Amino acid sequence: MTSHGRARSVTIKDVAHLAKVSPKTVSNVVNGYVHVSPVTRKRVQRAIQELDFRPNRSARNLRRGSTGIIGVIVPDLHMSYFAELSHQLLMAAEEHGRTLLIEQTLGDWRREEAVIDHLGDRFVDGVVVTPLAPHGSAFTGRAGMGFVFIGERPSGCSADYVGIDNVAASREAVTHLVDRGRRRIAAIGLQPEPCGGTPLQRHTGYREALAATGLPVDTRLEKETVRYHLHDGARAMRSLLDGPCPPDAVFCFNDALALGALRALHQRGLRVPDDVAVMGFDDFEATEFSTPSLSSVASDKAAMARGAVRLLLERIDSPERPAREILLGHTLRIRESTVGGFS
Amino acid sequence: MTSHGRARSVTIKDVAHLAKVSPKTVSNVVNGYVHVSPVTRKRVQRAIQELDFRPNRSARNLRRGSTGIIGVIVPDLHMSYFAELSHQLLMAAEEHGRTLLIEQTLGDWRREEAVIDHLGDRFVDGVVVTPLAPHGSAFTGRAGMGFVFIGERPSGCSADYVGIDNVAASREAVTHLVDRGRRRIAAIGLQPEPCGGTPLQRHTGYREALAATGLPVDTRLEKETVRYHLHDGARAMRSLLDGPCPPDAVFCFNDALALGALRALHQRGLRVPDDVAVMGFDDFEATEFSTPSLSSVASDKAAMARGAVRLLLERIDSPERPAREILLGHTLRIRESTVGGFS
DNA sequence: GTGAAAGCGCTAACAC
DNA sequence: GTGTTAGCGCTTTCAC
Repeated sequence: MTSHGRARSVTIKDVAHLAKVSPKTVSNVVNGYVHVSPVTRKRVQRAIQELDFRPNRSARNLRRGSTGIIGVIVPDLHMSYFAELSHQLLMAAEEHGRTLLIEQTLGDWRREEAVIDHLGDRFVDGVVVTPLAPHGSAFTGRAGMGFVFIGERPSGCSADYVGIDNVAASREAVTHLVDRGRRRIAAIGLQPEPCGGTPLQRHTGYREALAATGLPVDTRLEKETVRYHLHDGARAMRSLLDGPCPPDAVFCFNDALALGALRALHQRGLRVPDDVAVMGFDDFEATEFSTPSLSSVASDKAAMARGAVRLLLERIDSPERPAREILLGHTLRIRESTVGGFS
Repeated sequence: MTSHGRARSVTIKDVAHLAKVSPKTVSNVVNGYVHVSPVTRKRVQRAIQELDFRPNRSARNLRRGSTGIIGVIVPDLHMSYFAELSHQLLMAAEEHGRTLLIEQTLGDWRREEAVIDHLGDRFVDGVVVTPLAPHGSAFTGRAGMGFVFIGERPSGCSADYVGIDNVAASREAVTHLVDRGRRRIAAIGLQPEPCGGTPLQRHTGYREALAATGLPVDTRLEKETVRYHLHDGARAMRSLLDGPCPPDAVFCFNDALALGALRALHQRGLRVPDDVAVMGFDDFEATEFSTPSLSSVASDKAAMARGAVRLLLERIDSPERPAREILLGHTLRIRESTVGGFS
């Protein structure tokens, strides 16, 4: 391992010179081109090793017109759901020899647009997006680049999409609560009106389950939250408990809200699930370890990530292909927070 | 917003042609060079807008010899600590107009080396690393690139580093437990022998606290874990409870272990902190919302991230500068798991 | 199977 | 202030 100064990096020419071949041949070897005689290949490989040559990726990217980099846009990396998803995306991208470039929108759609714009300089081959506020304007503009959406689909434009049936999943979750004898089932995580997307779908599933089981809708049991963080869940739960008609169950639109709700219930001295049952959504890793453990709706995030990457690579390959959708299954994971145990 | 086909992307030449100036002038405008007459600048800007020109970053990177991209190497993005840290690093990088490229080692040091190797192709300007297994071999080899270490410092080579005083922090944490009257204080999170680094430092702090307060060392109270996940903590806790001398407190080397321990204690019907007090490390966001809430050692992750990025940029700027270290303060966050409440 | 030459799109020198 | 020229390091025709 010869230690060169940082004066000039080793180029293909240097290798070619040392191996007494042309640059083209070195390139062939580096890129695993088949038609190279074994003896030449060996010589080139030795020279590469000798000089510790590593092809300059910027040059390659420029020449090839693509970078092998996939952009990922998530609201916030430190929310469990997006951390898990990004993790899975990293693995999925690696399976295809791609690199990931993760950007955060922080739930601000001006930032979302800025980020997309930033990615528009032919620096990523395509983008996987988990939009927070689902308004597709920013994406439709950048028709030149491949986009795949996970979880949330932008309204308006048709696009490649991977997700689950949120309405059905929510319906099942709430039906489970009804089956356990709950009658005053609250919902936490609604979003202010103009917003559609996942929150709306989960709300719809909630309402459908109530309707199907003959339970009345009570809007005082439906709580909006600003975000989907732990403290939003706790605050909403407290507000429900302080309200005119405390619930005997809550369906939270994600697990962070649910974990926050658990905390609030514990602080008020209420027992879960005896006094109030709690159902989450997304099946965070932490749900198995909360006290009590949290029932939740699980989706296969690894499959989602793989699907998204596959869809994106197809899209990059054939930009004109009609949009496709992958709808994955979901599973209700029943734990202590809805069926007892020994809380 | 004219929609061009994807035949050929718009180049600087096209803009120059339309604006009737030279490519150089366009470049000057794009890069905010000052010495451009206002009227020319306007004309160029209009042309840029007209053609929706966006400079090709691969070309720019090649020419400039740097990419503005900072590599980040973490063990696993879906472990809370690294998710939070990556989040902070993204923000810190953005402050300096840099982009982040995150890679995972999955705690495997063969992968760690592969990842570092992968980043060696002049594609990132420098790298921020949170090594899991701290053996610096892989880094010392790549002297050509700037490295900054967070939390864990590689043994052997001196390098830029940002971290906290783990020994002192651990000592304080354990001393707090002693002050609360605990006498059989266990430790969870030791690593197998050849490993130094953070686990060793936290263990050292633990031992120092025992020594300072005259408590005996009992190796049966010191538990190794394979990883630092929730279930590792739960398993270690169960093993302690099944052991010959159940503890009245545990000091866990990170919060995931501690949350797992909480869960195991709850399952055994033990009360926290009445029967067993639990102390964590890292101050995850979730610690405030667990039942009971978890005492932990907090470090300023945002400051860490900013420090790391700053150090790295300095290093890139002057590669020969002697290595620097930033040691940040820490805070003991006392919550219910060590001092009561109404568990 | 291998070499020669051209050029990806941009910016750094240097002229004017 | 602005234009001209050259070249970053690679891959890709096309010969041979």
